[in-house]
Amino acid sequence: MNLPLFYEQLLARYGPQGWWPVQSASTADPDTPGFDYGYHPADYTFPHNPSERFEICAGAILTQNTAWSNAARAVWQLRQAGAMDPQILVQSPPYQIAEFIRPAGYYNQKTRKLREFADFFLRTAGAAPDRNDLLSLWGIGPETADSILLYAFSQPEMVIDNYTIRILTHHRLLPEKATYGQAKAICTGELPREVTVYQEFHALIVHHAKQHYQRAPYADPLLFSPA
DNA sequence: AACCAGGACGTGA
DNA sequence: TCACGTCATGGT
Repeated sequence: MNLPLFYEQLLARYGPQGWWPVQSASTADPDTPGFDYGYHPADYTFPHNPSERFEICAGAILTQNTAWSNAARAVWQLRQAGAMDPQILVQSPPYQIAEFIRPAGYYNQKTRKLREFADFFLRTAGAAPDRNDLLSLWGIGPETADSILLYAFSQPEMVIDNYTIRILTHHRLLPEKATYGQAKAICTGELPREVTVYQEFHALIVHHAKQHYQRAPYADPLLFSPA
């Protein structure tokens, strides 16, 4: 088993994942059964405009260590309030933002993160940000920075999360206790340097992890499948 | 009813 | 560096 083959197996098994979800067309409340989160499988044209781009960035912050179902509620409430907008966010009182994003958890920290990122977004207007500039912001770590670059700005940055380390280590495609940088170097070194591949890879990893890596011992059907 | 979720930061060793 | 504690809601 190698990384490209593992990627092909995931893609064959689950199909395109349509990340990053964008709610732009959605009007229903997230509590509605069958709510459309805004995944767009096999459509790699996102984001279509600055509004969608900012929503992706905000979502990357809101989903930190948080289930997407909860982050999506926060996204929706911000949109409903007309506050999914960098200009509004920097002008609004923090307690107001905190109330909108409450369901995403860590709402005090995430309020500060959103407002500081919004300020940065306004200053850099449109251009793809430098990775180190993102990392210098309070609340933007390696994964959030790479998520923003890959999904909001279509830059070829691999996103590594806890699932990626967990799964690839289990498959012995990473050394024990690999760091973020080590994992990223290995993945970028072995997979085709294409934005669509990077986007699908991370999304597929998350989907696969949700099915088979919630709790050890892990029973991964792809681990013993015939090559 | 613990445990986890599409992390990041602050602190002390 | 590294190992912990903290931040917080909602689903299982």
